[in-house]
Amino acid sequence: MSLLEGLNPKQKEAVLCTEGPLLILAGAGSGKTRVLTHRIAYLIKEIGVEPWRILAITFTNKAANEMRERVDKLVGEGSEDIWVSTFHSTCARILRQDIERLGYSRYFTIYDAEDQKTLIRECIKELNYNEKNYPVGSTLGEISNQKNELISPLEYEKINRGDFRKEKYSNIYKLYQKKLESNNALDFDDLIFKTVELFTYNPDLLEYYQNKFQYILVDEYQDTNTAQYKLVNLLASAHGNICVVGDDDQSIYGWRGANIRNILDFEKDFKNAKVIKLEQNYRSTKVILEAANHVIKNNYGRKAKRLWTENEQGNLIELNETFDEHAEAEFVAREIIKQIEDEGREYKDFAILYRTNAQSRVLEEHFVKHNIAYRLFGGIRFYERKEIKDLLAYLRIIQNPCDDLSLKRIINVPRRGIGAVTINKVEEFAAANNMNFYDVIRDNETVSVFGRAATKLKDFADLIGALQIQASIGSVTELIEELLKRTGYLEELENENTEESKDRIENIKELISKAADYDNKEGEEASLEGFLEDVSLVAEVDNYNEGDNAVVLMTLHSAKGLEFPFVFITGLEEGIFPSYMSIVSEREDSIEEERRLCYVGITRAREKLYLSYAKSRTLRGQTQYNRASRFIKELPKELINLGKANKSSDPLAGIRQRNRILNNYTPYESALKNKIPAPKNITLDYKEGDLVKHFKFGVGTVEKISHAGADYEVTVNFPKFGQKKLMAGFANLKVVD
DNA sequence: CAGAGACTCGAGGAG
DNA sequence: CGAGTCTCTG
Repeated sequence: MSLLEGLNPKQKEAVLCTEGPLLILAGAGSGKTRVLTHRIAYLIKEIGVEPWRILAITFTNKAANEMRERVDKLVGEGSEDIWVSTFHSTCARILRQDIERLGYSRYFTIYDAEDQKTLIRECIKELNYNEKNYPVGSTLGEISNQKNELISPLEYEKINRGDFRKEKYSNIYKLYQKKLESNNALDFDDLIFKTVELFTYNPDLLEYYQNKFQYILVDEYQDTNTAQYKLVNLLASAHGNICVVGDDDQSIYGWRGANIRNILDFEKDFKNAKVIKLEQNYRSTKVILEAANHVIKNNYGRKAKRLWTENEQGNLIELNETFDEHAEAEFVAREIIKQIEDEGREYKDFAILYRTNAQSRVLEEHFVKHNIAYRLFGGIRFYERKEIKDLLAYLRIIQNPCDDLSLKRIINVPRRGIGAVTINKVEEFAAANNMNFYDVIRDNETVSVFGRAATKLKDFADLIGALQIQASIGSVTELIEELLKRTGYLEELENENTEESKDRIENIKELISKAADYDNKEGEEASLEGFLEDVSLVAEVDNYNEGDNAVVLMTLHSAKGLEFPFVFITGLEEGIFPSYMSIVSEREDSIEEERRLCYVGITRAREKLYLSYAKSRTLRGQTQYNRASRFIKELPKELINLGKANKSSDPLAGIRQRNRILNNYTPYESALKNKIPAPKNITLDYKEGDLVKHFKFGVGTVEKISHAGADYEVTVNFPKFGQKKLMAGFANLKVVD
């Protein structure tokens, strides 16, 4: 039987166990995609399951596409009927069908993070709250957390009555949701939430999908949040044929609501669940795997497992301490060049991983200097660029005229002499008459209220009207070309004739070519809403192409699921990785999540792993001196080879480095003590006994102030978090009077 | 209404 | 240090 050929016994077992609940604990590099695809093929070819009865859910489009491709090869005809897609696109597809039952139209817009922030800013203003007290970012986080937990605005209000701050959040949440509805828009979290809601209020629909999907597979189960968990449970509860694949050690999305309990408690949730562990790794050398195992064993509450491999021993892990982040980047660049020149390697064999996107800049600089071909992921996504968002806003308003947010974005882009004053007047009028912006300006009678501005507004409404007609008769590509012509958007950029405007024009061309790809791919099925949906739901890494011969630069988070012969993990410093936020976090699990992230990073490497940290690092114009990351100290020294990175600025560095790394295994008394701010004149405006406020811990009493180098160590007692030792230069304590 | 220049303030990861 | 916001002037 060819479908089982080349699988190890555990993998075979996972393919053959088709009925009932199954948890596959798949360690890094243990061939889980292979198991999943063969399992799907086995269901169809051997068990005789109809392809359209299978639902396979992943987190990224890249994973979905890869699975789709491999299944197509194994199954052949009929495989296109299998639903292989991400959580978000699965939900979007279901909602396009039946969301009218929830009072939205099927032409709804999907808002991204930037749109969400704009909308929340509007809400805060409208409620007359101070953005300083309710920062957009944390407000959005609070709302997103509620949605991930399936808590509606009304429930949130009920739960938090009497909590001053949360009552404010509650009002924002309510208004925000109201605005989304009136704009006929959903945010990312709504895609899942609304689908669950749809099923909850419409048992007939739920039953339909329960019957349809007799076999459900979920990838990366450790990253599911409560809403996603609920969705899967609703669909699977009737027949119980649910197969989830995951690795609790790779759970790195707790901050966006992922609940690690979903995988840890699977056996409790589904009675008679079978568990299969895939522990043989086919990816990495023994050294790399050993290092990964050593780091992760410092976490508590894991499912017992230990990865092993038959691969060769391999190179030692190379550890480098550098003077600063420039020396680190320079070292990485030179090492890549050396490997290419001496060992015949290619650019695409290398990946540079870091904790935060801000770290990529210096690396880029040095790569440019050395002419190294690289591909940067993260930072500003293609679809987040200003000119692209502008054009998408046009497309959105054409598709969904209720979308006030998009309309306001482009009503004066390019400039049509419609300013803030006019926009405010129209908005007030619209609110008073319970209308959408576009309704007001497209109607001759209502628009005439606005006197001199009326003509301009009406012209704009007519423009949108004309483009709507174009949308109904032509392809998406033609629509974009027509809109560029009619609005004069491209012309304006051409007249500017700067480096920047040339860049923007290039991006617009790129968008047109993406639209053309979409039109070709979908053929008769192509539609504006389909294109906008695709665009909203692509992730940056989805565009990663193994064939491109370029060094890859990305965050550790983005690297999950990928592998490279050579991996550099940079910025291994206390306060960077693990991050400052995780060190001071009140969440018990947050350092453990950083450690899992480290584990993910290490296990991306096939042949050789480089770790590096800089003694000093300049961030936001301030230089900090951080100690080497605790994760480095968790590695066995016999696996480590000290590198010869540039330490020209300090001739004794070699000796110090050796002493420091090999002998300094003492655990940290307090993580915060590791941070020694740059020498600067610090004056404290508080003294012992004063009340001070910390951004995270709130108000507390200063108990002790002592010198610590150029800084002060301040001991503060916080009612909620207990006693904390903080560095004054870093903690930004404010006096409360 | 639009554009230039001053000013403030921020600590992370992403579909 | 740099993005994003605010203020002032033509």
